[in-house]
Amino acid sequence: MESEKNFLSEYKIENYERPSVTADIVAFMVRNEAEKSYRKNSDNKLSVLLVKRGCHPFKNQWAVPGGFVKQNETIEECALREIIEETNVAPSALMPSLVFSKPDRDPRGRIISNSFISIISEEAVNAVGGDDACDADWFDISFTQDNNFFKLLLENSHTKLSALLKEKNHSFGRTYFEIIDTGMLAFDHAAIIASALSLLRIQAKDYDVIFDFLPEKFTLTALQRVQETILNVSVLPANFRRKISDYVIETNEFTVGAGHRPAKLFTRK
Amino acid sequence: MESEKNFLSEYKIENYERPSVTADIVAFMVRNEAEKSYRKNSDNKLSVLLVKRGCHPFKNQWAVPGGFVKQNETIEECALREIIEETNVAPSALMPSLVFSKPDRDPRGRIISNSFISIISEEAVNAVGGDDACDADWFDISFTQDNNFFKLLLENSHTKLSALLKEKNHSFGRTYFEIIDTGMLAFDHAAIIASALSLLRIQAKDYDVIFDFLPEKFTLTALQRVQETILNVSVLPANFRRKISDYVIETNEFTVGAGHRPAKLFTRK
DNA sequence: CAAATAGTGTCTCTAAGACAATATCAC
DNA sequence: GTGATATTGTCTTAGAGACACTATTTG
Repeated sequence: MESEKNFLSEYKIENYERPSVTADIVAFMVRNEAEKSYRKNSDNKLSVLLVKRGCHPFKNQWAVPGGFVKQNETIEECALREIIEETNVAPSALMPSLVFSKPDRDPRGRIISNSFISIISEEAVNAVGGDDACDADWFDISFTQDNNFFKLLLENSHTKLSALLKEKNHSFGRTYFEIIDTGMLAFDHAAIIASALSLLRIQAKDYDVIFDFLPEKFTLTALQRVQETILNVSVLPANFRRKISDYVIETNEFTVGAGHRPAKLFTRK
Repeated sequence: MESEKNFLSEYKIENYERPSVTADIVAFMVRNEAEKSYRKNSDNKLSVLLVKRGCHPFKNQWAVPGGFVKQNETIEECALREIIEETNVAPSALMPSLVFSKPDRDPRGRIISNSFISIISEEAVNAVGGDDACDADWFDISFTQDNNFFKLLLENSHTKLSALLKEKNHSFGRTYFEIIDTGMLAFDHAAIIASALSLLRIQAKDYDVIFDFLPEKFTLTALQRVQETILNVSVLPANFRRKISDYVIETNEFTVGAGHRPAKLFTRK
C-alpha cells in the first residue's frame, strides 16, 4: 500500500486543469459633497473606485481594481495587497462578496474572480492625496431598481457610465445579477459592483459596516448620514440616536467652529 | 497600437501561476430520530454528509464531498455536479459559503476551496436509499460554543469525530474559524463545516432556508422543529405560527393517523 | 436675534414573548 | 376518557416611528 509520502512526491499538480484566479475589489467610500451654503451640513455621496485599464483586454475601459492571486498568498491577502497598491491606504474593512466563474467571463481564458468589498474612509483617502496618474478615480454611485431591472450609474466629473442589470435570482438574502448592458465597464464588473453594493446595503442595515467609513472619532449625525447615503433612505435623528446608542461610546470631545451647536464625538464600542 | 484581437491571440494563460480550484459542499439534512414512544413526535437532528477518502492525502479520513472545477463549468455547476454524484439527489438549495485559500491547506499544492452549503430534504434522501458503498454517511452535528472556542462534534452509529476551533475573527455577521484540533477530519474541513454551519444558522433565523429541509407540503410543527433543530433553541408554537404565517399558504390537506389531532399541511409562499 | 444643527422627551402603534384555553385524533 | 399534538386568543412588554421641544453655537 502506497504511503502518503510517496503519493505526494509523485503528485504533479500541473497535470490537472487549472484556472487562473483573481481577487477583484469593490472599494467604497462615502464622501462629502462640496458645501453648498453657509453653515449647512454637506450632502454625502457613496462612491466606488474604478481604474482605467491600460492594457488589453478592455483597454481604456473602466474596471474595479484587482489582480492575480500569487502562489504564496491567500485571496484575502491578494485583495488587501491590490487595494493598497491602488490607493496607498489600508482599507478599514475588507469582506468577501461573491465568486464569479463563468468560463467565458474573460476573453483571455478561464479566470475566476473572487470579489471583495473594501471600505475606505474619506479622511484616509484625502491624507494620501489623489494619485496624479489619473488612471484611477472615484465614481459616485446611483443604483436604482425598476421591477426586476437595476440601473447602475457611475459618475465623476469627466465620465458617466450607465449599466443595466436584471435580477437573475434572489436567494438567502443575496441578489444575483445578470448583465443586460455593461455600460462600458470591463468584463462582468457591472455585476460585481451591483452584487457588492447589494451586500453592502444588507450589512449597513445592522449598524456594523457604517463605522468603517468614518475616522475613529465621529459625530452621530455623520454616522447617520453614512447609513442614509448607503441605504438611500432617511430616518429621524431621535430614532437613529436611540438605536445607535448600543454601539457607541461617547468621548469628552466636541466639534468646533461649525456655526451651530457643537456635536459630541463618539467612538465605536 | 496593438489590437485586442492580436493581444488575445498572443496571450498564453499557462505562462502564469495558476492554483487548482475545488468546490466543496457541506450538505445538511434535518432528520427524524427513531420514534421513542407511542404517539410522541420524534426528535430531530441536524446532520451533515461526509465521505471517507479512498485515496491520498488524508486517506481513510472523513471529508466533505467536493472536487476540482472543470474548465467549462462555473463553481456553482461544479458544486451541484459533485453533490448529485455523491447523493443521487438534487439539493433543494445551494448557497456559496466562504473561500478557503491558505497556500498550505492541501499537501498536494496550491488548491483553493470554494465552499458551499447544500440542503437536502430527508424525504429525497430516503427516496434514493443509502449508497451501499458505505464510504459516504450522514453524521449528526453538535456545535457548541465556550467563550472563543467552538466544539464541533460529528457522530454516526460507527464513528465519532470531535474537532476544536477558535474564533479568529467576527466581522460583518460572519464568524471566521481557526482550527485547534482537526478531530481527524481531512484538510481544513473542520473550519469549512463550522463556517457553513454558522452561516446556515444566520439564514435559518429569517425563515428562508428552513423550507428547503422539508418536502413541498409540510406541517407548521415540522417547520418549527427544523428551525429549532438548526438554531438549537425552542420557541412557543403560538408565536412561531404567528410569525411564519406571512411565509406560508395553507392547503386543504391534513396529516392522517398520527394518534392525535391531524395537522394542516402548508406550502411555501 | 436668526439660522442652523445637536440633542431629549414622550406618545402611539406594532411586533415579540408568555401563557391560557380549546380542538381533534387513536386507542 | 386519556394522552398526545394542533390551533387560537389575549395579556404584557419592548422596540420602532413620529413629532414636539429644548440647547448651543457663529455672525
